[in-house]
Amino acid sequence: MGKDQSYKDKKVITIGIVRDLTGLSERQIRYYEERRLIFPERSAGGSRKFSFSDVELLMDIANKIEDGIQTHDIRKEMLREQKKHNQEDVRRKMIQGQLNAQFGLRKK
Amino acid sequence: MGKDQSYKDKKVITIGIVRDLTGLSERQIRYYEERRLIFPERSAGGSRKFSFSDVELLMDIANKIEDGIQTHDIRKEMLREQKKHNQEDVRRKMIQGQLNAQFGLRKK
DNA sequence: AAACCATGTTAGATAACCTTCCAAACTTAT
DNA sequence: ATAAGTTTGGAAGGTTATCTAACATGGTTT
Repeated sequence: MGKDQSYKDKKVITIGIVRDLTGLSERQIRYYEERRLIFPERSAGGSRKFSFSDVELLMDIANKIEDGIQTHDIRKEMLREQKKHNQEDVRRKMIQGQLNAQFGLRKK
Repeated sequence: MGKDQSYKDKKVITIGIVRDLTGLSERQIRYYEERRLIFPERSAGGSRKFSFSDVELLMDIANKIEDGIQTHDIRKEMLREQKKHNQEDVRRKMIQGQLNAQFGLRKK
């Protein structure tokens, strides 16, 4: 259920690599986490682990920062985006649910 | 020209993560490199960097090892596979080249 | 028996990462 | 205009992660 997405969303990249991929400083990356723009996972020892999605997101963030937008407002934008997607998702799932009910499809 | 493949083949994963993803020991992973079954890149400081493709390959290797096949023979198999794919690739490119010549398609 | 294979383990060294703090240059709010 | 907040750099000190090289061992091949 829920397609693989395995590569893009798997948290496997350490901060040094993210630095190299994005051109941001580690300081910046940690700061954007502090401002809750990104949410890396942690290794057992405490090292941050990022996904390719995170890397892409960081590149978007870097652009917005360059345009003078503050982290606070970037976060707002992101939450708005998020909400929109969630709504679409809910709508899609509701329709699916109605179809299932209508035609008596069963899981398992 | 050559599709993205960006995620699957990009060398961004350190050995500890590969250990966790594959269940192999670091010793084993390094040994398989020594036997030229995998080819991680290196960071400036000398740390190995693997791709998701490498991770998949390692899982295949693990299975073969479990079946009692030796690294030497695994390598042979892999070279055979490689050669086959190269041939297919060459054939495909030749045909493409002939088509281009026939119909005078131009790059750029 | 000698050689090779595959893996574990240890030791010592270096690279990579972590948090916390201070500083500085800006920007926004009061 | 002063105060408060934002963003980033850098340093210090500490911990985790990785590296190579070497030795050990049990299993397999020659």
